[in-house]
Amino acid sequence: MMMEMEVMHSSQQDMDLIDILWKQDIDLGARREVFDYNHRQKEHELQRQRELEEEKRLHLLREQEKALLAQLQLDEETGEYIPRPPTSAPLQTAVSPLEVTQNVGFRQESDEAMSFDECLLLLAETFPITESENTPVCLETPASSSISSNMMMSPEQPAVSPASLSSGQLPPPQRISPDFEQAWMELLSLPELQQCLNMPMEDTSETTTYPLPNSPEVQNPNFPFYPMTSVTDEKTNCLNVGPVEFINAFEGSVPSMARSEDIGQMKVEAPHLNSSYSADSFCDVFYPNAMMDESSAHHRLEGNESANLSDVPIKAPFTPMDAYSLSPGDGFDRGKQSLSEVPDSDSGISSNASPNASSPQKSVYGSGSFSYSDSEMDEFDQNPGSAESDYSEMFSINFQPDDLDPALCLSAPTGQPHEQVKKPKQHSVELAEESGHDDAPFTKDKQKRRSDVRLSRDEQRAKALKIPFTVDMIINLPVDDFNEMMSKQQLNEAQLALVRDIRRRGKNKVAAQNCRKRKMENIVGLENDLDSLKEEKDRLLSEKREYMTSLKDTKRQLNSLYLEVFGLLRDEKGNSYSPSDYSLQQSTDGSIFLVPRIKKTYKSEDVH
DNA sequence: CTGTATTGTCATTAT
DNA sequence: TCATAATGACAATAC
Repeated sequence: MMMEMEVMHSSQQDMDLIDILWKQDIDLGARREVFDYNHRQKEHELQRQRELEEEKRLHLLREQEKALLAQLQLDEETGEYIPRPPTSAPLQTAVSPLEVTQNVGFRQESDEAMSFDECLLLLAETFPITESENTPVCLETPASSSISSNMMMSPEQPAVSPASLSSGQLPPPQRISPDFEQAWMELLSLPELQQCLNMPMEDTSETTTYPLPNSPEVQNPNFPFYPMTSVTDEKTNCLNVGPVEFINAFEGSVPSMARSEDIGQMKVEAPHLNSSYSADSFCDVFYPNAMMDESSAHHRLEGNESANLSDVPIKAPFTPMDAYSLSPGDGFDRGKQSLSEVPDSDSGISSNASPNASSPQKSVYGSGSFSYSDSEMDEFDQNPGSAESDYSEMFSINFQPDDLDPALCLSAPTGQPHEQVKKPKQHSVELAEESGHDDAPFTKDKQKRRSDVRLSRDEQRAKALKIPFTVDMIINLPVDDFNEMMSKQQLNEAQLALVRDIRRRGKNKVAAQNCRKRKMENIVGLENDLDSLKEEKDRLLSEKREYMTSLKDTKRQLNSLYLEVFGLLRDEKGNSYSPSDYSLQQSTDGSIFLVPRIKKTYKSEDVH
């Protein structure tokens, strides 16, 4: 493996890059590009090169492994390769029945190196382009026998997380499904793999700081990976963030994979990606205690839309602080939707993260004792243009592979106030975001994410100022309840200001949405009115034409009758009157008179 | 790259 | 007068 490592990585620089990427992968669950495309272009290029090399090498290895295929038994029913009893007994015991996806070309083997290669191959195939950088690092590390086996083990295997295995069936080859995610989780959870991952990073400062989410290290409060400040937040963040993000990362990775045409054979089944399933189940499995934390709670709440959440019981009390992650947007949106909005329209829940969303307006909060919050505000407000950069700052560890800053990771555990508060907050945001798009169709991921992030801004602010209410509560509570709630907590000026702003913004957002909806409805109504009026106009014009025609005919008839009557009149001498000299006029009482015309003056008038 | 649509926010006005 | 709703305007972002 070392040889391969050398081959793989020509320069230390590459090594470093890969290490960073790999670490990020660990954090992100191999879903990096989702967070930042632009910033990682360079890395992607390198990754692609590495990946290509890796692919070639892996294919060669695969060919070699075919020789070992004989050691495996093909189960006709399942289509799985099952290692022959003698060879892989230890592995099986450790993990569960060993199963290898045929198409992937993995087989169960006793040979550690080979199995690990298979693992790498799986990684490479799973994340063809962008994700591949992880594999090189992994290869370099000493092979761990169990890793590959875990990779290949069937999703059903009860060993690690039965709950997450609900789907049960082994996905068709080349298909990505929750099972696959499960396999990933399990794979990453293996101590061997962790060891493998950590091995490349000899620098303890960096290496130690990146334990796998489900690794025992996560339990360690001091675990640098998740910067924690306050003692209260520490636990929740540590526990929750890891798994959820991890899960989210998986979910995110799938869409990306689906997009890549290179992976034509890979098919993603959206239903399987149901957030509730993967996230919750994972949380339950790996962090039963963490469910109470905000991220979990948030996820759960958000997932209500998806319907599966109900399956997962809440195992811990839900405190107001925990509810932070309830993205204001979610609850908010839900409420709004209940009022009148279309479910996905969202309100706010749309997706793309626009960290900067906030307008430059600087609120009162943040000043004075809350310098921290202030800085945070600045962070939000001063980087309006660069959503990416904001995100990177906010999620430098977990979400900004490129920006990964070891120093941050190290410092975080130390408990610097700023770092501590920020990170958790961001985590919650990200979680909210992730959970938000879990249920949504892939097409709406971006939108939803953006909205989530936006909504989370207030959430983050609230958290920064340690406001003990959920944004949802702040916004949607009736005035009386709101005041009561506020009265029960002693908040300082900045906090009060922030709460008011949050409430104002939240309500205004709904109002704006309603206003726009109303406006659109008005436009539609006016258009309809216009159409109906046009029809009315046409109808009236037609009617007018008919009346005019009728009138004309009547006049003609009257003129004929007049002339006929006039022609019958005779004077004393029996001579007829000239119409030009006389006219017939009717008085008001109905009597008719023959009136002589005044020459040339009224002639025309009288006749007609 | 430009234009458009969407969305959140703020300021102002109306209720 | 205060809280809230309504709405015009602006900015950020995605497409």
